[in-house]
Amino acid sequence: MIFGNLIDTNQFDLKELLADIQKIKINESLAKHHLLHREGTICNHLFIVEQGMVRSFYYKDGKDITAHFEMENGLITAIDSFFQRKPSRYNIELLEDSVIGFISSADLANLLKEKPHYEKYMRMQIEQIYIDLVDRIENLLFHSAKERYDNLIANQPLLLQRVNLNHIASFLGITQETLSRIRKAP
Amino acid sequence: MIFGNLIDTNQFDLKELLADIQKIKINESLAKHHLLHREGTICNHLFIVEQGMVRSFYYKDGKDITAHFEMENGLITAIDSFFQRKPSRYNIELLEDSVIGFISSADLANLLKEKPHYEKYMRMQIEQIYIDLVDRIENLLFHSAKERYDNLIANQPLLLQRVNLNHIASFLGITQETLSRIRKAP
DNA sequence: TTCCTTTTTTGACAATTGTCAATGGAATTC
DNA sequence: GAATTCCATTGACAATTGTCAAAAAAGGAA
Repeated sequence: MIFGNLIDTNQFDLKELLADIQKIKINESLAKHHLLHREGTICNHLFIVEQGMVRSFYYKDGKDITAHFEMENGLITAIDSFFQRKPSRYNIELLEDSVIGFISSADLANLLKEKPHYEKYMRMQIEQIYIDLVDRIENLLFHSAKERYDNLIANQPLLLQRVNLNHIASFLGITQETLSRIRKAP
Repeated sequence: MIFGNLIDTNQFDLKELLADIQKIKINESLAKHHLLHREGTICNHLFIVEQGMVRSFYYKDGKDITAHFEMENGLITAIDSFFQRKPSRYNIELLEDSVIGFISSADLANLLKEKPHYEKYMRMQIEQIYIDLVDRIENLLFHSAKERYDNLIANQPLLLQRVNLNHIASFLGITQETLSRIRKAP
């Protein structure tokens, strides 16, 4: 998801929001493999990928499953934890050396309390995430592994150059072997 | 999704919201097969199922695919349209004679304008929908057709008594034939 | 470079699910 | 209650994807 991609009738408010976000954001350079968030803990930050590549993942029957990728300008957090303040099932990891913007949930909550009309943008943001997820469900339900892979490279061609295939495979819901064969096929 | 299931630190606000919702809601009794919303149009209502059973569905390669079921106390709308005011891909249909509460998007927008702190509940509502969807994705990715079916009857046992199996099958992402064989199996 | 680790590919086989065609049964309508 | 439509099951076969084991290729560290 990307802040500022929102369509709004009130561009003033949106600009003001983005400026206010800048004020509470802290950037940090971090190395590949760094964990921004660890499962079982409550996630207290919204992360903005200023530079680099990040994924969220979790373990299912001992297997590492990628739930989501984000790169430049993307927003990411442990969505099951950040808003509801519950321990998360997700880990968030850097796949490259990256520059990450941290927004603490406390600062964001204060901002929303101070300016409740910003809730609207939070809602819109989540609506967008929701719509992306619906696409993903349809993709899983109605497309073969090959079609899902083709969709991915059509929509996110950069991903393949920057991310290991085992992560791509788990993201697509297939085994690494199947992905390998799909890529080989004519 | 169900309004009023929200966890909140400020029960006063939530009660007030529910009362305000009551004021803008209009109930209507409608017969089985009635379409609450038709694809290609913009959905101007949030529907509350007071009594009965409702599904949203769409057509994929000519096949009727159920996206969602709602029964008593559930909220349903064309989620791709209601908030973003775009033509929807979904239809919403009554599977039984039902009593449906209509909340117009204009009335809701006015309410949110008048009391912007309600945006928070809209956001929470959508977060809940999001979390349900994530569950559904995981279910599709990591469970066999039989496991998905077993999960469904464990979580929504009433559904089977009230809904045709072809709708259940498309909701689970399998063919009717496969569902039939799963049900037969020991 | 050379070694070591990680990532990717390949092969053989099994399990799951889909497709198409036909049949059986239940519910609805006239 | 007979006819019609809708819904559900079954059979035979094909296609897709998974599993397990091994080999090859690529990438990093010393």
